[in-house]
Amino acid sequence: MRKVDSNSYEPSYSQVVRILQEQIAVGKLRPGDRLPSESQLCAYHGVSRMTIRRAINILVEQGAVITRQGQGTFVKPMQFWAATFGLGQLQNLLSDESGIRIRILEASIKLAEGRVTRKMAIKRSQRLLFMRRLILSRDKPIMYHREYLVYDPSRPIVESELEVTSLRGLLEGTGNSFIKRSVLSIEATVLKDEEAQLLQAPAATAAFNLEHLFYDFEDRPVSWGWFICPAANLRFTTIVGAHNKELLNV
Amino acid sequence: MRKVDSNSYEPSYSQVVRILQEQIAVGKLRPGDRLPSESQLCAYHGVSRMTIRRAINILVEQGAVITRQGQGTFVKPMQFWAATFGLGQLQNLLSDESGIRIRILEASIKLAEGRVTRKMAIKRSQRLLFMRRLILSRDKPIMYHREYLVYDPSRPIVESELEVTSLRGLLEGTGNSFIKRSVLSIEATVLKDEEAQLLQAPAATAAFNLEHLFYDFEDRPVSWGWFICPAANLRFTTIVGAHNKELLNV
DNA sequence: ATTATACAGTTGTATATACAAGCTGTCAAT
DNA sequence: ATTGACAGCTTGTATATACAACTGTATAAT
Repeated sequence: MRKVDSNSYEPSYSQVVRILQEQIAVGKLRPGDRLPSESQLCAYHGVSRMTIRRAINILVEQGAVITRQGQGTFVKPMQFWAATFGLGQLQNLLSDESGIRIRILEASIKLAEGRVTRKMAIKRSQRLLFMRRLILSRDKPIMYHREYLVYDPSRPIVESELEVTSLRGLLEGTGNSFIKRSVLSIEATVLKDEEAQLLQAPAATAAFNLEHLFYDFEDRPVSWGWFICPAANLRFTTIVGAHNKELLNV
Repeated sequence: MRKVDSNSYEPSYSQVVRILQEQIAVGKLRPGDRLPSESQLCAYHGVSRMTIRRAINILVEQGAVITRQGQGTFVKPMQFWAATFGLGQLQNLLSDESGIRIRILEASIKLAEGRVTRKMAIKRSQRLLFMRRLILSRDKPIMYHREYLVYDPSRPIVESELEVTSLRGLLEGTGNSFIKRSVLSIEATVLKDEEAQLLQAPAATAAFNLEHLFYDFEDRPVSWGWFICPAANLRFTTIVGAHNKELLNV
């Protein structure tokens, strides 16, 4: 059984994390099993208790183990519901070196009415900038984007939105400091005729609808829109349970 | 500005986390801003540096701040790509008190061939248990499930799978100790005629397809299947960026 | 037999300390 | 003007210590 090597460049706590992860992954430690107590791990690895605790805390936040005061630390069984899907897959699709281009189909001023006023909590006839964009990869359309932006001279409009290429701020993942938070929502949908035509897909194709609602630092909505992405271009995958890092690159 | 109250029942480190979170949420600390240094926070709150560090580490893992050795700790801008969607929403749909019942439509032995052999990495003509199930909520079908299970006396088959109601193991979230890991994948799809009929939905309705592949502790696939869930029944929502807890219950 | 009590072992919180590692500006030497 | 050394700041790692809170078991008193 491996021990911590204090001469390694890798910090001790990190080594402990890896060693325990490994023992779980290979099944030496099974779900429900109790880990050695902190003091036992101290003695075995020759490090202090704080170092062991640090390692165990990392495993706790990773969801690999659970601690129960007075009892010990236990290996968690695989929890189906613990699975999470990230937008990283979308990012790969977009920030690829695959020559992303954005074609603006429309940019017009509209007056708020109906759903928009409710969603964005604004007055009727508030002026809105409505945009329709097509995102192309190697000159093939892969996503269609529609968006309402508040158009109020008193509010500084998110700069990146107004660039010609636009969306760059989002796509490059630099993080936008004008937006405090955003509510995202994913639905399954079927391409409407207009969408299918723009995306050069057969009518009635399955697609994801990623809705976004951005808020500024005064908690006012500044942007509401959707990305429509045909199913063929996108798939969300994740691994849950004990696994080695290598599996993640699949 | 609030300070840590050492008489509170809430641990100091937790109080520090909340105070900093709050300052970020209300915009007192903006993306890119540098937090007070650890020693400054120590002095201000009257706690030790380790306590401050513990709090900051929690914020780091939450993605709210980022630390740069030698420079300081900075508030992270909202990162669109950091969004993650959990299966919790599915769990709500199912573990609801909404009278979930499972109707088994088919349970038959088949011989492996085609896609199944590749996906599950098994020999052709391996015996498989094929199941089709309909998940009902208040007697209304909400999901359709198809699954292949390895059927080999030498391998202990996941018990919960063979219960009459089945899927209970998954649905109740107790965690299954026979399964080490699972690969999950979400696609957008369109209901086929058979599916639409079973789910009492119009043909060509949009739906999610949640594919799962379960592995045992010897890293052998034991189950491959899909949940088909009409879009009307399911939507994945998440909040990214600085926000108060209350928002999460929407 | 039942109920308290005490004890040993566990994780949780908090502190004080020391040194390593990284960044930035200042100041002196060139 | 450029370079180099250094001081002073930051976060990162690691240890030793103390006590609190909780759990289970064994023991003693009833």
